[in-house]
Amino acid sequence: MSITAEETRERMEHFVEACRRAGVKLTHQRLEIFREVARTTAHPDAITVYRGVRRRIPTVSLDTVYRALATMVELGVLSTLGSSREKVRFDANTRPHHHFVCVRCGIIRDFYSDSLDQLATGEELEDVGRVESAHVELRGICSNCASQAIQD
Amino acid sequence: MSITAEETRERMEHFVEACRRAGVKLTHQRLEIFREVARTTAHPDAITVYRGVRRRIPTVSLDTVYRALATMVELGVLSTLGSSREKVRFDANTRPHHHFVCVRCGIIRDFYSDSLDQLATGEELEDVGRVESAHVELRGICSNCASQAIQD
DNA sequence: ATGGATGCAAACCATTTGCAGTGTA
DNA sequence: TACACTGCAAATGGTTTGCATCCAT
Repeated sequence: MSITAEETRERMEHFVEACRRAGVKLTHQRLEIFREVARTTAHPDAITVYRGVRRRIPTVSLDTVYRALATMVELGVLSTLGSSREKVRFDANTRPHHHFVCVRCGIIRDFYSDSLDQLATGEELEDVGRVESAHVELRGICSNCASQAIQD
Repeated sequence: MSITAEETRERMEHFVEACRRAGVKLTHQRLEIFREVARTTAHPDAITVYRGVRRRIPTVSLDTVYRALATMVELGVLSTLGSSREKVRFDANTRPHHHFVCVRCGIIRDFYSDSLDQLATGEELEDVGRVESAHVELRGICSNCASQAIQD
């Protein structure tokens, strides 16, 4: 669940450095909020981070945690898990397929790939567990947006 | 964006068949709600489905759309896009990696895979767009839960 | 000192639920 | 006819925002 103190320290330095470079203020709250995510591999959600930080800073507010986490994602020192944060979307395509999401226009296109369908058989995962299904989401610029790039 | 009338019809039959088999009632609303998802490749969200259906059934309510979509996902005739629908989770691991989600205990473990990291170079995608990043989420039973399977 | 950051409370938005009335099998 | 399904309205839960105050630079 937790990582080495050494690696946590590296991540903290990385964070401090990124704030300096971006001109983002290094507040007590932000330091503790980042530390709370950096010290574990548990991929905590906002509430969990909030509860952890509150042990050290009893007056933090949940919205500060939200704002700080968003800032850190922008800085590139944190990432969000799972697919793009949005409402649920539905799909009536029952053939095995995967999704390409255009980061510019948001369109989601199905594509088919035998090699991706075979993911469940990967050997890297022997010690992790038995894979039942694979969800692959590739992000990039769709060909349509790419051909309109001149207009930007 | 839209698919052939023929394929839409096939999907509708598939749906009707699945309802019969499961003893789920075939209401006017459910038919139109399914049709709305089945007729397109646009992966609509609940509100979009609702607005589409309302053109044909002006009295449908949004919660009926939600309930019907959930039923269809259970029936296996629809799937939801993206990763497991949950709150946002944060990750301070900046090395390229992927996620294994245990469907039993919910734990999310990082794993590393060169072959998955290379996904961006796939040729299947030439006509779709240029891939910038790959997000892979594998679901299954983690080794820890698997070894406790006796207790169930 | 000063503009960005915080805390509070209230707003928002997607989704869910209780309940009484309705329609399918 | 009976029981699942629908529609309405209100609740829920995660996340966001307006604003006055505060603090890192």
